[in-house]
Amino acid sequence: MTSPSDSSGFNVTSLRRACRHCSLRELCLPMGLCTEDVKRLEGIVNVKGPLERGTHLFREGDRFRSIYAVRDGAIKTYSFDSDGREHVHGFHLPGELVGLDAIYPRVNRCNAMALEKTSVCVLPFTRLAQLAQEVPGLQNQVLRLMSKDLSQTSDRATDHTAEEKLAGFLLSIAARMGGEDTLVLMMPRRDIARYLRLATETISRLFARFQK
Amino acid sequence: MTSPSDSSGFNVTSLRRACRHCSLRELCLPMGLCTEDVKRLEGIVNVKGPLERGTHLFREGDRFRSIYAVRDGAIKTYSFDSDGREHVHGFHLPGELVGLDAIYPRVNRCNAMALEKTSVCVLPFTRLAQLAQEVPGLQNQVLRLMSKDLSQTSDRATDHTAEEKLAGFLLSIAARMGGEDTLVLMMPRRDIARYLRLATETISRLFARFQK
DNA sequence: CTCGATCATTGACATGCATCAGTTCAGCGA
DNA sequence: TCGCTGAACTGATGCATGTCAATGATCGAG
Repeated sequence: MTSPSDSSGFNVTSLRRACRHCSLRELCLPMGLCTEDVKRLEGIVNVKGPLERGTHLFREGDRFRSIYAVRDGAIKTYSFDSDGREHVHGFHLPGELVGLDAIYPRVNRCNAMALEKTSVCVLPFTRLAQLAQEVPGLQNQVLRLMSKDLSQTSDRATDHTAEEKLAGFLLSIAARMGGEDTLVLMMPRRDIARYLRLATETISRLFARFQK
Repeated sequence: MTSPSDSSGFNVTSLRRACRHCSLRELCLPMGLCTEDVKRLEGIVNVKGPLERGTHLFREGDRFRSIYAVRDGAIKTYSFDSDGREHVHGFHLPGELVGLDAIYPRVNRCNAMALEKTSVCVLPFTRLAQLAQEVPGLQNQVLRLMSKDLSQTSDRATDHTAEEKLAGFLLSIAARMGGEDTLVLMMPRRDIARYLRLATETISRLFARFQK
């Protein structure tokens, strides 16, 4: 597909899509890479989207091929246990990676759904691993981001009461959204509840208490 | 330090300590590596221990330098929350890595203590990352093992009742110990409770029920 | 052996949260 | 406009698990 702007020798779309002009480059994989290496990374990245709210990026059982970086919007990852109860594994905001837990089993262990209009960068894993082999800064950044996910799960575990869990969740979302003082929650109460392992009603009651 | 066996040109200790003769090589970092690459890995590994029960491998706040692979024994990682309550992050059995969560913050976020007489392989992280840069199989294995830790945390989250949590825990330990039908728990009830976020008394009552 | 310390077990009681049920409200298509 | 549907909220109730307390069991030190 070509657009009129191609004739000018300047493709706005591909420029906007380039990692080196992405506003998320300091959060995402290009962090700390030199211009040359960022260009090589761009060479293996495809942009996908926008995905409409409610559509899936991948599903449980899909063969693992790629990891994804959220550009815009939000993704929730979730699965169902043997009793058919939904569990939300996590929420992924712009700059964050999705699908790292599938590297080991080589199969996606959860579903990934857009919570709002969302676009992502697709990073084919084999090619990413090859490039990380050649670019030390990229390997380091992948290791850093995976390690960060590991630390976050243990951080979350320190909250015990429902109130602490929700407070911790809101603080985490606020910090990751970049410290704006108005916090917009893009997910329904139900998803928050299933992430924190609480009942939806409990979340509702806590919000009522927090207002005061 | 030299031993009499050095004079024979054959050092039994260093041979036993070599990755290529380690019984854990199929679980640990050398998995899938060729003999040549395993030798290079051995070049950066130091064996430490045995650590006596109750002694620490590292402590919260220590600067991150190395990750560790358990050779023999068992390690628990834990920390204290703001109320002074202990949280056990995990138990690490032979072949498993400890310290991966410290790569991102560059500081250890938990304490690591031997639950019994334990020896570990010390893997200086900078050198490991350098070697992984040159040895694709090593990079892949590091990524696989980190991804496995990520999957395990979400697996654990599917258990809701205390009974399911404990059952899941026992199955996990049994599988990781290599499927012997006699399961020896090396950690006190207290640690199991603090890992599963239950009261010690609850663990006790569940064990009583499981007997029947 | 005895003392002290730690761990495990068991009982009685308290409570935080899940569950169930009902109401309100907003969005949306017919 | 009218229902229909799903989400949020609120109240009543029950239960699983935490908390507190007491008793044994084990073990190492002296």
